[in-house]
Amino acid sequence: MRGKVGIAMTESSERLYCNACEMRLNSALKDVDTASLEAIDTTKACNAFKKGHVIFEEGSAPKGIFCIHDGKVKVYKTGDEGRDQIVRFAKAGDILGYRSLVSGEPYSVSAAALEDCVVCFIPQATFFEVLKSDEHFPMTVIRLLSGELQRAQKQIVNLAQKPVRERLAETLLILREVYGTDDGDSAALAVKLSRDELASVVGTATETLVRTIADLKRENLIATDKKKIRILDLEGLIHAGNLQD
Amino acid sequence: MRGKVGIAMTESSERLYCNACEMRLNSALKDVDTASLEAIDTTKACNAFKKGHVIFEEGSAPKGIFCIHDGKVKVYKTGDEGRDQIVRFAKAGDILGYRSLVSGEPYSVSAAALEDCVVCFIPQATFFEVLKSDEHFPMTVIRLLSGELQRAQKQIVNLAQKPVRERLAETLLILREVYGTDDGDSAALAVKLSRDELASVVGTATETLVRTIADLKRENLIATDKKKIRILDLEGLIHAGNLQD
DNA sequence: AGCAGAACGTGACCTATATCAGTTTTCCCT
DNA sequence: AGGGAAAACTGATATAGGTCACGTTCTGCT
Repeated sequence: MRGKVGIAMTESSERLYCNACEMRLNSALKDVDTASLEAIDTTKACNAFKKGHVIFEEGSAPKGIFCIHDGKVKVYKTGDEGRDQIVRFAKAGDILGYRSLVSGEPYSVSAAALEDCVVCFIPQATFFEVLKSDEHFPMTVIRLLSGELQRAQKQIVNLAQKPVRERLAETLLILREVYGTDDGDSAALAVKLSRDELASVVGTATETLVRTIADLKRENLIATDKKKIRILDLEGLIHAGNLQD
Repeated sequence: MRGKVGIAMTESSERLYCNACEMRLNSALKDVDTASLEAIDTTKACNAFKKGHVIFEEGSAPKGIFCIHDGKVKVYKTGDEGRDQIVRFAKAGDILGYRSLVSGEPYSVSAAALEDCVVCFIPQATFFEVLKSDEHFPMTVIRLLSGELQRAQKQIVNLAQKPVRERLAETLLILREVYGTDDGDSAALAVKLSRDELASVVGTATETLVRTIADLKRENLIATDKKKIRILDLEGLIHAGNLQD
């Protein structure tokens, strides 16, 4: 909704080869056969996106899938009153936009760069070709969707039943899980989100989010410096999130 | 959580043949090839479940998938304090439990009969066999998951951003969409849910749900008689749900 | 049919969170 | 570096919806 829409693409089409791509090893394209990999390499396009720029937008027609080569991405849905709700975080190796492609409908979510990114675009035709020719790829897609669905359903229960404080604690732990921590400071989350963005993950008003962060700081569970968040007491945060399992 | 757990299976193993099954035509197994259909027929088991009985339960290990032959089923997740959250409604022709099967994890949701049901059980081995041998089945599964994910993400936004009144209005419209209306009374929803169940779809307390239903009745948008709900003013209900699209 | 337990409904109250308004801090941009 | 806009924070207040308590109406049994 906000964000710099429009000329989303930026800079050069750098030449990246999937074969040589270190990212591919822990990605959805890990097990793809050589023929498919070649098909992808010859048809794909790699683009750089500046922080804040929209990669694709809810309501528009999908033309292919996106594979994140580098950088962090938020996937979000815009509600009726224009408020965004972040539904997923993606990182290097993740693929985006395949859900809408397989259903043949307009994107039901948007994606935007949380920091400067390099994202490869694989056209629709190639995607479906690989889906048909590669033995393992359909199952990979099934597993990806399955994982996302499970997480979404858990989030539904959290939103319906847990208070903001618990949802925030869990969100911080998830961010740590997904994006990890800084080199040299294992307490510091590697993502930097605005309070607005954090609020739209947790599903609350920005003011409430700010206050709840202040609470966690007061209890010495976390510390913040600008957008940097450090987890001081992991156990305590797990407890604050009611996550003893 | 409640519900009559335990001896879930009931009555006979009626003999049903997929080939002859009218339900199959609008089901996930519509396009499955004859060989696969035969594999299913020879390995499946059909069971009757009484209203309220649990078909499978969150946390237990999946052994196969379930195909609803007849009846209505709720799929729900139990929160930390034991409150259920309904995440999906299923009906004849729908398959259940495949998500956990493909991820190889325990069920992340439970399923229970909303009315007397007949449900066929297709063992794991057969499911994976069909997934491998049938040309179209993997894509069917991808589409099913994709649809569920899309609905789940929409629900996330609704829970985070919409008030109870709007969520209830939308829920009633969805129930109408999914289960249709009574023969001979096109205003009357064909499902009957308890107030508790309705509350755990909408994601609110039972008392709030009851009051909000009373509001909609007062405005002549709906009428109720016990568990029967009649939609008196479709347009009005769409409006109450903020769903003009 | 009649009874017990469950489901439903309603009132009174409370609290978590939203909203509004204003100040301070941070982030950019030239 | 400095000025303007956006983001972050804080306080005051409003309110949707949760909780508790209770009466009433169903429903399923024996």
